[in-house]
Amino acid sequence: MEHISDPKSNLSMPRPTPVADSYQQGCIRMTLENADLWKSFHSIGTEMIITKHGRRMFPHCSISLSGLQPFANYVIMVDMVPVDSFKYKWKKEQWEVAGKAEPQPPCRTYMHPDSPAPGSHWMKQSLSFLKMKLTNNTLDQHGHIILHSMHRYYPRFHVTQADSPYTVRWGPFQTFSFPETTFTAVTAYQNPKITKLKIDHNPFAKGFREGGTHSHSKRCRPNRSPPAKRVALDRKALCNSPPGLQRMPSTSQTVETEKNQASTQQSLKAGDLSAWALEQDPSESLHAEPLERHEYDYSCEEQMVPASMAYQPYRSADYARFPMHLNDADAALTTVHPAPHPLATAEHNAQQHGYYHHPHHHSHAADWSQYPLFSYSCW
DNA sequence: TCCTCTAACACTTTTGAATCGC
DNA sequence: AGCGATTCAAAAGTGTTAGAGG
Repeated sequence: MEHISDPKSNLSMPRPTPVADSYQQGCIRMTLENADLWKSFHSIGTEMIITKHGRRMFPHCSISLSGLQPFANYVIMVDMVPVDSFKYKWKKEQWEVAGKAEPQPPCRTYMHPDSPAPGSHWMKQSLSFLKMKLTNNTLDQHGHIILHSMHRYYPRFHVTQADSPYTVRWGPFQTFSFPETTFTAVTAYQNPKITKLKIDHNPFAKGFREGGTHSHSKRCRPNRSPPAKRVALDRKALCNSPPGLQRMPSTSQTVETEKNQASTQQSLKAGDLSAWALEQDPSESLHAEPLERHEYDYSCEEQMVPASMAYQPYRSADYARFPMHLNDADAALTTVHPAPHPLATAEHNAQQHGYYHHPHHHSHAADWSQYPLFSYSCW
């Protein structure tokens, strides 16, 4: 994909596309909701706060789906994929490469709380991943998505037919991503333009916008002992948040989901399932985009795991070698993956099958092509 | 010295239990 | 008794920034 310079920002931008928030693959179409908001942030260089205890995204991921089989059950998941192999720093009002990326933290997948649910449910209304949280705590016990600060990521959405999260790994799945959702993980906002945009759009930030507390010099900080309220909050958080589980609606489906949680959370080291090996030149494109479409080699049959026969009638595009859409009108990336083998290890797959590398890309330092898909499933 | 991260802060929004009325 | 609507306190979440630490 060509990159162009945006005179209004310090970023190298992908060429704007007329249709950037929707993509149809096979019969399944995924559309990014609040795409305009995402684009607003993207034009500046989206930053997402990550904290030790987990922080929600803003804008949050919200999508809509169509083309699903109404009566087939689906599991919808999202994970975060490194954009490139670099660490960044904010210097003189722009992002600069600050070296090689840190080793990838444990990969976690956030499963939509409604999963599994029939296609009719998913198509009824848009899906919000509002409650998904990002953390920089590699020892996190709450199931939040673990990211490195000052690294770039983008969310990847997975749609798979499955009657329970436990059977996800056996079925085919389709993957979608959206160019405008790329972001830099930070522990504190770097670009003031992002701060202003967030305050303008995020209702929770009103306390700072309208409460007159922007005059921080007035703040009294005599000591740093936690106030009683905060202590109570922390205590409750400890009591109410069992590791790996967040509160869920009390439906029979989610009860089933909960039962399967433990096994799903077992680390599954699948081989390379990521389909985007990127050619990155940090000196040229500081706002590195994973959005360049490449052709992926799906001929690696060892990676494929037969879906349960029960799901066969509903399969629409599984295991297909999809021609990638190379015209700029298709901004959303989407791939069809074979399911990861439940017993496979990254090492095994690396040796046996190689990675889905772009033909022109051989020795990418990030090596995030090893990024597993379903190591964790958490909500 | 520079850079990154953490925690405390004041405020708003969301959540959910309790209550009420039909 | 059951259900939906309303109320309200508690919980959750927000960006900023001083200070700690590497």
